[in-house]
Amino acid sequence: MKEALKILIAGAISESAPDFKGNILVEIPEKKENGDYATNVAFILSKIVHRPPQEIAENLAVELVKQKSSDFFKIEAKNGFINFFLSEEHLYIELSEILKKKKKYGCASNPSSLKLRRTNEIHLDFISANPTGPLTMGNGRGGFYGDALANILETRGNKVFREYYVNDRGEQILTLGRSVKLAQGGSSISQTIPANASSVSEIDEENLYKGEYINKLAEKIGKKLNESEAGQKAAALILKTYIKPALKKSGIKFDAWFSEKSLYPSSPRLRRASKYEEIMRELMEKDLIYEKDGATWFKTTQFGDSEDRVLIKKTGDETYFMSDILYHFDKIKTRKFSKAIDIWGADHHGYAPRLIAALKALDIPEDKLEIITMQLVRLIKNGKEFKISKRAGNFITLEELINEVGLDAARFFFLLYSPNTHMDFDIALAKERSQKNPVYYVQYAHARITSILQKAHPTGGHPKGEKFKLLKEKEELNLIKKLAEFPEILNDISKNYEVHRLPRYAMELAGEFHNFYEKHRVINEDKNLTAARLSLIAATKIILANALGLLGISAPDKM
RNA sequence: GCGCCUGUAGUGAAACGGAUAUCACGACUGCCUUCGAAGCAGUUAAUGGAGGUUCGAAUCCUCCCGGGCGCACCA
Repeated sequence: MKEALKILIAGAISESAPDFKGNILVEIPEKKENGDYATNVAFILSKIVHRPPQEIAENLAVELVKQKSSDFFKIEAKNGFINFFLSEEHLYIELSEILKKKKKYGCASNPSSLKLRRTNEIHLDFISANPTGPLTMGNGRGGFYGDALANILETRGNKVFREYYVNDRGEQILTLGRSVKLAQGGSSISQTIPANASSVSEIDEENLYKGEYINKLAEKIGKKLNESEAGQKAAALILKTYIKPALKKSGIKFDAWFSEKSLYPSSPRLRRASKYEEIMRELMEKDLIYEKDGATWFKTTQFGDSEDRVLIKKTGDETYFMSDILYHFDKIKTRKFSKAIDIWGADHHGYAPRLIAALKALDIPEDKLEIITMQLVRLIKNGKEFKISKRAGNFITLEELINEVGLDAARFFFLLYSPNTHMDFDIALAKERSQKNPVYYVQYAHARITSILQKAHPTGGHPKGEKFKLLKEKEELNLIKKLAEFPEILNDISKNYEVHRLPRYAMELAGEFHNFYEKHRVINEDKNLTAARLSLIAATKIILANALGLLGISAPDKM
């Protein structure tokens, strides 16, 4: 509706101010007396045509009324705004659409041809936590967000490829191996440090991974392996026995697991064929690479980064930055995704400029990569901050979180807040309050509807050919309006990634339903009215279940 | 020091530059002989501070005060 309205307004404007090119803003006013939709174009136009906003609004309103759209019963100019009031006719059409399309309501039609699908394929990289320990509840926040965002993007006709990037090489895998060796005892730490260890911190026990899981891994891993081998083995085990099961339990789905190691083929022949050489050659040709202190540097400052970055360390090993260039090149150029969306923890945000710089250097258009940063979840215990650190073994795992508060409550809780929100999380408080989690409010509405539908028609189904015109009450119309907002919410989220608007919408919808329920009986003496109201709540049930489903939350029939 | 994020009722949070700042929890009043009271109706209470831009600022700009994160040849 919003989009249709924008076109309608644009048409009316072109009459009076043909050179207007600005964006037309259509919003849903907070106060119902200001209409179902409103636009502020008159304020914008007033600057161009130098007339008072209210006068322009009045003229436009007259123009709009002339269009005789059956969707509105009233279009008025008020305080410079133009307010639109939806007609009941329009609402009844929406209602029957919901009942007809069911789960498909609000979904953009899927491009049917393969070619089209391909151009709409989005790559989503999320969680991608290092395989050096179990997933934490902080990883869960990003995980739930990514999962729900993918679901929502898919309703707009995009195909979303969900990938977990596994950092299975590099320094932290060595550290992991070292941690395991230490836990195994036998060889002392001093024997396992590399001969060329240059700084004290490299052998500092503080930097090793701790926690019970290290001891468990130590038992499973052969003592004969060296640090590097033990690290590799441990990472693989962590992925298999901690990360994947936790994701399964969380209902977070992935299409693929991308190994960082695979970016560096071991055989020289494969390596020659890989993009590694191609990219290095390109950068060299562009004179963007130089040697300093025995390392190979990338002139990222030429593309807006604050300093140049190392690609190959003096040890000859590639940095994580090198891997990330290869990985993003692979996603965008080799696999040709139309867009890559990365969801990062805020602790990595400082890394973004160099990656953006690198892609720019490789002539990859800026809009191909979008980085969403999730602010961190601070852990509070007994009123004090509890520093989360995998290395120190201080963390609450995703599995623990789900066991304590339940999956539905955990998902709803995290999804309710914008990625920019810094969250403090007290597990004791969360457990105590989980009973009050608004997710139950939404689920309760769903269960209540199911119960009524069952009572009316124990065998299932309900009569066709409802007389929607009988739905005249304010609460009934408000409920339909809220239902009709659903596609717009999905549309907005697919553009601005504000996933938190969906759980909030679900709460509002449940609220409109409860409101209606309190004032009007669904099952009553009037057979036709009963049928119409049953249809109304059946439609509500569809949207509630759909919204919850996109969030990865169950819609129970009983609770 | 520099960069990113952030400061809204007692608490946790919403609000694409729009109209009387919204929701939940808490506290206080009411509402179950009729479809599920995990509900409904009502009361309470808020934009860190000072300037500026704008017809209009929680939102944009400047400064000040607070909080989180980052500033590696770790990821």
